[in-house]
Amino acid sequence: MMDGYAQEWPRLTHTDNGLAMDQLGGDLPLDVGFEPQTRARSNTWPCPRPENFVEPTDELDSTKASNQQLAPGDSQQAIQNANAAKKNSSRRNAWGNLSYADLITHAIGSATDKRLTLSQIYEWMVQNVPYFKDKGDSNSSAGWKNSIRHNLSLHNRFMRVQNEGTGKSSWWMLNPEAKPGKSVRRRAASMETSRYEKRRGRAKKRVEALRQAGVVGLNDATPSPSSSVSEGLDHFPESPLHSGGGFQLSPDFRQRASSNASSCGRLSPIRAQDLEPDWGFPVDYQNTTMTQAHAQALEELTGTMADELTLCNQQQQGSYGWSRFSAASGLPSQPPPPPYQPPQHQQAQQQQQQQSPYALNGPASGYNTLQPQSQCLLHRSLNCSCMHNARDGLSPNSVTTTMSPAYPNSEPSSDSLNTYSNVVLDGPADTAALMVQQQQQQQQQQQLSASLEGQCLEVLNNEAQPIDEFNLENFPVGNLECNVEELLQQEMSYGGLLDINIPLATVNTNLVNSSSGPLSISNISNLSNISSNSGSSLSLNQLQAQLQQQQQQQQAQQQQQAQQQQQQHQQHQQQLLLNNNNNSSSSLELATQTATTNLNARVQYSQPSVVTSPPSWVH
DNA sequence: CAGCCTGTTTTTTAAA
DNA sequence: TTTAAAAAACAGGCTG
Repeated sequence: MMDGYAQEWPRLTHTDNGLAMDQLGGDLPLDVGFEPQTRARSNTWPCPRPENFVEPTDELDSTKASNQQLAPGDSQQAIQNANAAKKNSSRRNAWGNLSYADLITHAIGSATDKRLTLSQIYEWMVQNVPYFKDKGDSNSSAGWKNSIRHNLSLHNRFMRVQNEGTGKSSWWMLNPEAKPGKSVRRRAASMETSRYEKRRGRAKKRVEALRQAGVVGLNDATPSPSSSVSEGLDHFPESPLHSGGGFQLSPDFRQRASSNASSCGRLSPIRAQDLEPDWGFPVDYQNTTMTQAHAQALEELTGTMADELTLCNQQQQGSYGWSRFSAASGLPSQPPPPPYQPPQHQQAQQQQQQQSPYALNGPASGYNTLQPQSQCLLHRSLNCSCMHNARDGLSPNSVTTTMSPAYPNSEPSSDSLNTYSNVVLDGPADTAALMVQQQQQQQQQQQLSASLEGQCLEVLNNEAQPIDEFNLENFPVGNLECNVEELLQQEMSYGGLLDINIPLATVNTNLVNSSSGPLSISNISNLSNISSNSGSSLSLNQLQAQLQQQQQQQQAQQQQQAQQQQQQHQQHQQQLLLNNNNNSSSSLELATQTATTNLNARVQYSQPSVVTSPPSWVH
């Protein structure tokens, strides 16, 4: 209830960077002619634009404009922004020209972790948006907080990520696959989804009833908050345990999940072992170097392949982690986000905060941070209190190297799509064959990976089957990525029989050091630690040795292959030079550059690619 | 168990 | 017609 909803225009105050405030406050002078406005409850925003309003000439949406406006840059940029602000002399909302969604975008973008909880978003609003500064109390905040929540749920550009800690609210992150421009609404567009929701709800209730009645067969003797049967099934909608055979939801529709952290939100994609630098710039949906043609080609490609990328990807995924671009949208995706830093850590960070393109209100923002040197494995924070450094048995969900395969119907994992981006983005015409070849290879590898996972599950589900029956001959080790850790955790949780506690340090070490891909052999070997499968340790050791041997062979082959490809490519370049003497040097240079990049993208799959320069608007 | 928080969805309203 | 703000209903989980 918004108390009659008489809204006031905020009286702008001067801040350190002034400009940001001016921008947030819109384009009006700081104090002249800025009388508080009252509006009737029925008078909803946005406000009418004044007569002298000049429509921006570019076609970019408000997000870019917001980013540019909000980024505190050098004085020249500031003047330009100020001029632009004068031109666009409108205040579409009481706090400025930004929509709620834009504000949320900036809030999340300003977090070093690129993720915030709902309460942290609230906090950011109060701290950084003058309009909300005096509206943080429970009485006056209900309305806009409701709108914040509404926007988070509504817009595709935001995605909810399950918080690692139980009882905590979800993380909200920017969806790198969100299409720029259009803000797709997530609504149940068809009756099927509604029916599905109802059936799902009924099924869940029935399961709960059965559980309480002690029905044999569900194996839920030790239910955990995060592994209820119904939710567990939701994690693997393709699982044969689903009797219904898979409901297909609209890709844009997100299930009406239970609201808390124990709900079936997506798992955190943040990788503990990713130690890539914090680029210090946010997602900018428009400032991408990819051309429209590239984006279109990319989208076509991913459209045909996305469905196949459910279980595993090839090596790039493990080594790139969050790659630089989103294949689906052509957007630069986020590097693995560093942790959210609560305000108490601000003191050592204020200087850097002022550099933040998202610092709407000068140093008030507490969500930028230095990259610590000794960090929590999970949160990469010096002061992280989660004790993940010391713990061996970290929850697998919190350190999974890939997104769970559980959400094919929700937003796809960026990883699964990004695999191709490094090749395709720069892909000239002569890379088509390579793309096809890679596609075929990937399909094969996926089949193999799926097969291995299937065998894993089969063995684990059937205690009578000896582990020696793994058909290892068929598996080129270096090409496999099997998230055994999560897989086992999920699978075991169904039965509630096992409590796997895989040492995190071992897992991380193997994931990082495995130069031929993230297949965590030690994960398999760690199965020997599982008490209930104690008899299988010997064969697992043999298995490990065998795998390692194959892995080494694979590495040697790959190196050879890479060298050959490089030689061929150089020859090709020379040929191009000879054949295109009449062409302009610039286009040739471009083609060479792209081809080189293309080649490197294929060859250096085990090394994280480095973006050498941030987008042009980053200062 | 009430109250609060979180999350989803729908409806209303008005500007563009 | 589209878009966004505002409001509200509703549900599930957590906490005192």
